Amino acid sequence: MKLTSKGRYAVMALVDLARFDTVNPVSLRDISLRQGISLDYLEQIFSKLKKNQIVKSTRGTQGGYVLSKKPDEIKLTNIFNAVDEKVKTVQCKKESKKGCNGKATKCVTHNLWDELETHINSFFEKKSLEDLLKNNSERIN
Amino acid sequence: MKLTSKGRYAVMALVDLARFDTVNPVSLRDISLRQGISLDYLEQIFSKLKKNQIVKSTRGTQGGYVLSKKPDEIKLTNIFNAVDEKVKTVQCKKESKKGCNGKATKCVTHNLWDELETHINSFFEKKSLEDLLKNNSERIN
DNA sequence: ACATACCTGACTAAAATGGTCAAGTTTAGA
DNA sequence: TCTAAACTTGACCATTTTAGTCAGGTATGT
Repeated sequence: MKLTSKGRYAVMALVDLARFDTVNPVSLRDISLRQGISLDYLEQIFSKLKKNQIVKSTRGTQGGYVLSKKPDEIKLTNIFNAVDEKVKTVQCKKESKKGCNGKATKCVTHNLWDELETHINSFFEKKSLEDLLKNNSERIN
Repeated sequence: MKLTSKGRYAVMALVDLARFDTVNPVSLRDISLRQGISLDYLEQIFSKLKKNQIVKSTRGTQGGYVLSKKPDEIKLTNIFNAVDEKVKTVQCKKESKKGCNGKATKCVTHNLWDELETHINSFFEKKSLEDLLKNNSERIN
């Protein structure tokens, strides 16, 4: 299972973006400075966020990024999927048409991971950017 | 967050163990053959399971491992903790007594990860080995 | 005594992570 | 029109983690 800082950075950056300015584009340089995330790394992340229609970009001077939906329409699942943070548990080695590990049946843990995945995903599907904004409205960074 | 095959192997091996013989010790060699897990790797895993009082060992010929508790008393949390599969989300860099990333306040995602961690742990705390045994009673491996 | 099975620790190849670096293209504004 | 700010793309890389292997033990039932 993966759930690393790329996903965390993505969330941090989007919260920053949403809070800082809802109308004018916000530059990655500003986000980089405020959140302490490498600019180059942010660019990779936002490239993916853009492909997944989570943000829109404006080029040129005074350019930057804006959310492409309202914060309550952006679920955390969307964000994690966008940056390839697949909430996927370890897979059994799939051997052709057989079960796990080349055996005839599914391995004993197969259903377990499926269940867990569903469980975690449901958590992320309920949470939106909006929720995080409310939760942190008193903070500066 | 970590949740990799070491934890999965531990669960597979324990289910195998529990189902195969509840009285006599089961050798790692047998588990290794039945589950297709490297013997050397199993030994590492069982060493940790033993330290955490999840299994008991008997040495010598006809030796092996037995569960040290009843299957319904062994929760998945116990297993994952034992093999160092800490269900821990990515941490913010902790700077001395300050907040995350050297700032004065907690970062916006801080609470989120805490919440997620609790959510996942509660899933694993509810699930016991017994549950897995029941779920897979019709299977062979 | 000897085979079986547990026990321990060092080691390692491959993959993932968390970035950096370089070389653009686009566009607002002077 | 020129230029700097800002987005865009893709290659590259050091470090860490993962998923083991290998080599040597030690203990014990028969």
